[in-house]
Order: sequence, then C-alpha cells, then structure tokens
Amino acid sequence: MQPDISVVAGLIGDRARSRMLLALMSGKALTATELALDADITAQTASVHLAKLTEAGLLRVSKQGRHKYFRLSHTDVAQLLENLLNITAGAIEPDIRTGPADAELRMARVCYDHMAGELGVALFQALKQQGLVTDSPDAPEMTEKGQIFFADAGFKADLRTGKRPVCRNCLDWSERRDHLAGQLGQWILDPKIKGSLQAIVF
Amino acid sequence: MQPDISVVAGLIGDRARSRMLLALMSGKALTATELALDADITAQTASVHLAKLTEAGLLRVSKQGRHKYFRLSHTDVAQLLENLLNITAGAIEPDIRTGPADAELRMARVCYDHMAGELGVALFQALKQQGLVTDSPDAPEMTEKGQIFFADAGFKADLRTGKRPVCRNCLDWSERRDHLAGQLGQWILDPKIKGSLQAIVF
DNA sequence: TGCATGCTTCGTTGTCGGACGAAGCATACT
DNA sequence: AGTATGCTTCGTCCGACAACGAAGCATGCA
Repeated sequence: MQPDISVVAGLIGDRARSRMLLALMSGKALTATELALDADITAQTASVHLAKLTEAGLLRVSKQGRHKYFRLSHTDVAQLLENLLNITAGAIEPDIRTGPADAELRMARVCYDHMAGELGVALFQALKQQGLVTDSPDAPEMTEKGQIFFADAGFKADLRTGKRPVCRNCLDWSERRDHLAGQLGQWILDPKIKGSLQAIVF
Repeated sequence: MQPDISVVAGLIGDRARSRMLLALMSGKALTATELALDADITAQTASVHLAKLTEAGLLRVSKQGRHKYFRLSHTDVAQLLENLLNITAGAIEPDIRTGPADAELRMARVCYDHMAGELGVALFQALKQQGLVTDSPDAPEMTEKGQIFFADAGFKADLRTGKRPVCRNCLDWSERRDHLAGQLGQWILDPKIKGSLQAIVF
C-alpha cells in the first residue's frame, strides 16, 4: 500500500494554511495570532488550522507563557514548500526558468535557516556551559572569561553588546530565532570563523 | 504578493488525484481509463481530475487515436511528489530516518526517469535523421547504414532486433515510454557508451 | 455502415470542511 | 483580587467540490 500523500498535500492546499506556512519560511517562530493576522483570518480558525498542521507533523510548537510559537518542524517541510513555490512560479512564467531569476520568486525563496537555528541553540548552550556567557534572566551577558576569549578570537568587543535588550525567553529575541542575536551572534556565525565556532560547540 | 501554493497543493490533496499522480511516478505514460482504474473511480470523474491536473501544468497529454496518454509534465513534479512521500513516510515512522531504509518507502520512491524519456525521444529522432533507423509505420527498423554503424560501435546485432513487435505510435512501446526499447535501446542507454550516444544525438 | 471503445459534458446529489460568533479556559499584568 | 490578553472549544452556517448516472462526441474496427 502506498503512503497517502493527499493528507499532507491537502493540508497545504488551503489558502489560509499555505499562507501561514509561507510566513514561517522565514525561519522565524511566530505566534498564533501573528499567523492569523498574516493569513487574514480570525484567531479561532487559525487555531484549528495550526492544530491540524502540528498534529500532522508539519509544525512544531513551543509554549511560552500565554503565547504559542510555531515553526516548521523540519527542513523537509521547508524543502517541500520551496518545491511548491518553484512549480507554481514556473507555471506562471514557464520560460524564465533559466533566465535571470525574477525578484519575486527570490523573495519568496527566502533562505530557511532552520538548521542554523538548531545550531544556534547548541552554540548558546555550549557558550553557557563553558562559562563564556551568563544566562541572566534579563539578558545574556558576556563573562569576563568570555570577553577575553572572544577578543582573543578576533571579536572587537563593543561593551554594549552584552547589554542589548534581549527577551528573557530564548525564543523572543530581536530576530525571533532562538540563536544568539546581536553583534556577537552575527560575528560568530561568520562563515570565515566556522572552525572556531565548531571548536566551541563540540 | 506571494505566489499561491495552495492551488497546486490542493490539487494533489485529493485522494483520487494523488493516487493517479503516484501511478505516474513510474515514468510510464498511462491512459485515462488506466488511471481511473488505479484510482478506483469512474471514467467521468477521472476525466475532470485529469483535466484539472493538466490545466495546472502538472501533467502533459499526448493523444493517440482514441486514447489519451498522461504523464508527469516535468521533473519538478516528480520531485515534489517524492518530497511528499518522504514527509508522509517520515511521519509514519519518525525515527527510522537514518536507519536502514524501509522497503515500502524504497518501493514508493521508484526512480522517475522522465529525463531519460526526453533524451530517448531526442535520440530516436537523431537516429532517424541520420538514417540509421527507419520509422516504418509498423516498427522502427535498422537501416543498412545503421547496422554497420552499431556493429562498428560494438553492438552485437541480433537480426530480430529490428523486427520486434513495436507499436506504431511512439508512445505505446513495450515499456510505455517513448524512447527506443528492445535490445538496441538497452544497449544504447548503457552508461559505458554514453560518449558515443551523445555523439549520435548532437 | 454499423458497433464497440475511450473520453467528455451536463445536471444532480451528498459530504466535507472552512469560516465566524459566542463562550470558556489559561496565563500574565497591576 | 480584578482585568486584559492569547488561545481553545462549541455550534452553526454556507460554499466548494468530488462522485456518479445519463447522454453525447470522437475514433477505430469489422
């Protein structure tokens, strides 16, 4: 017996749900109301939609207080959505396929950095465990040891870095991704220093 | 404005249609009635389904007499279906992902050789144009020139080769793919002689 | 010229599910 | 405590659409 594709496809095959999924393609974790707003539906209907999507394994939820943050469950899902974008875009303009990529498609194809998010969590935990960063309830701050370490690694420490307003729960940072944001986050994700990053994590 | 994924997904998100699409994953071109039979629906409903799928650009049709052969329009579509299979299979058994691939999934993931089909058409036309093969209404036959050429290239000519029962319309060959079938077809698609194949086509 | 086969169109029926209003529950803010 | 906010559940309504019977075209075969 063949697995039944139609259930998953059917879930995506609804205007409201597909819009929510596309909104999550950014890699951001969004709340139910935000998604409802984005899909142009009321909170109730969004609720049932999101429930279905999560139950089907397309979304993952993390509860934060009275908020519920949704994200794509896995890279596969993002890949699937990209695939769909490709096809529908291709159907609209059938022959631009190899031509200069049209801007709209590019925009829609925004990089899904879910893995980066995962890695970011691991990184952050590693930083904490090694005592380079403290997880104060207000905001993560560099420890003395951390300042030395990162300066040593080439990071031009800006004192404001450790004091940026950062939400207490890991999710709700400025970029809404649960990895290290701010100047340090940017610097540490620079591909050029990938080696040292891995040295930290593992 | 984002492209609307939901229409394509919605098309796949129907039991009957998805079954027909999966049936076409074999790369074979199937008739409407065959697809209807496969999807367990009557011919009428299959007709409207297939019309929708083709109009959306997911399928391509070729009319042969009173038959209508459907196939996946493009590799993208097959890729999309594979993607869906992956996800649904993954949902069923969430943790076998890296384990020994389960047999059923493998079976479902049957290789989609659409490109091979495309290449086959090009090859066949090239063979005809170069006078190596004739397109007699009954069956393609090797010309004298062709026999010399292929023997020269290392093909052990079996005289029956050119006389195999082959349907007059290019589509309905033994394998239901519109590339060269039979011994010659097998031989010519051998990866080891890819070079000479390309020499023929281009 | 019939007859069979393959596909389509039309009209009808029945079902599924998306949408919202209203009410309920949980959590946070003062 | 009270109030606001975020999410859920319930009940209802309504539109969309898959499915089929019946009839109609088109093509191929005898």
